[in-house]
Amino acid sequence: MCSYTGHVTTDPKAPRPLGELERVVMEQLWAAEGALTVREVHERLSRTRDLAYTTVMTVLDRLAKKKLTERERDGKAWRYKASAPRADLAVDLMRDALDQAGDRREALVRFVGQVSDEEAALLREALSKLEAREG
Amino acid sequence: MCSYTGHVTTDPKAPRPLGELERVVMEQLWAAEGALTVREVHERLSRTRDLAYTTVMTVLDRLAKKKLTERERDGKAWRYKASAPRADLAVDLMRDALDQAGDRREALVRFVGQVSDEEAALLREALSKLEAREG
DNA sequence: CAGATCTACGACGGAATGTAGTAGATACCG
DNA sequence: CGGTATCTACTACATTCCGTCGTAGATCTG
Repeated sequence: MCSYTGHVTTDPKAPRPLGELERVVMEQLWAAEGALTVREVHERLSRTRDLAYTTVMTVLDRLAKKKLTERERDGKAWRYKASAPRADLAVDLMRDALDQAGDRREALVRFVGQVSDEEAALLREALSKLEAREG
Repeated sequence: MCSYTGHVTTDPKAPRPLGELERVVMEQLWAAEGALTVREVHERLSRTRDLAYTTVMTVLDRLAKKKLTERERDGKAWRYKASAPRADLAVDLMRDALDQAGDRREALVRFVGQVSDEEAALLREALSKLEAREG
């Protein structure tokens, strides 16, 4: 029992959740088959929002700097794709959140406690698979 | 199979994670027995950081505005306490994160997949309790 | 060459955060 | 009683993040 007061100083690099626009942009990428050009993303977003072409470009660029997207040349244009599946992003955030709970057990219990029945079932399922795989 | 592309437009009120200073302040409150005065929090933080008294006051005040702390009078001073257990905050963030995963199943599976053995055990435990209680 | 396309960069405004100073009320000491 | 300490309430300022664009310049294409 060390009396150290914690100070586990959570990861300073905790990935903040995406901004609103960043999120809808990522959603386009996740929903797309392959990598998209700025223009393509812009077009798709135009169905619901009225954004300048450069706005989309800026966002895509910032996302790339944050390593959330990757881009490859296609002629003079760039093609962007999400660098990780949508679920992975979510999981990262979940982990960070969990890491901030002083007491993991407590947090997990509460988490499970407020999850829907269906989600609980999914969790059980996932856990059994895990057990099967890892013994 | 509905082809609805999602657009579940995540809760606009998604509680952003706490800032660095806000977090250490909350940690003091969570670690404390009862409610603390600004001075008390300031003193405790002084062991590791050199902050102005008013800085701590400001943070505590902002946290109160965000409903993360509650305060009650004690003479001319205020006493602050966390309005929710630390684990609850973490769980809220976990939920928000999960809500952003397009596919909950997928996210939960991956989450479980990257959780430590101990955490997996805790999850199983929590799930059985749940099962026992809810049938 | 003129127009359409793209990218690179820089900008601006608003919100959140870290950080602190000042003013004013009050309370306690000698 | 007057000075000093203690608190709160407000205001302020720098940074960083994000939403949003505009402009300049390179390129491609007819």
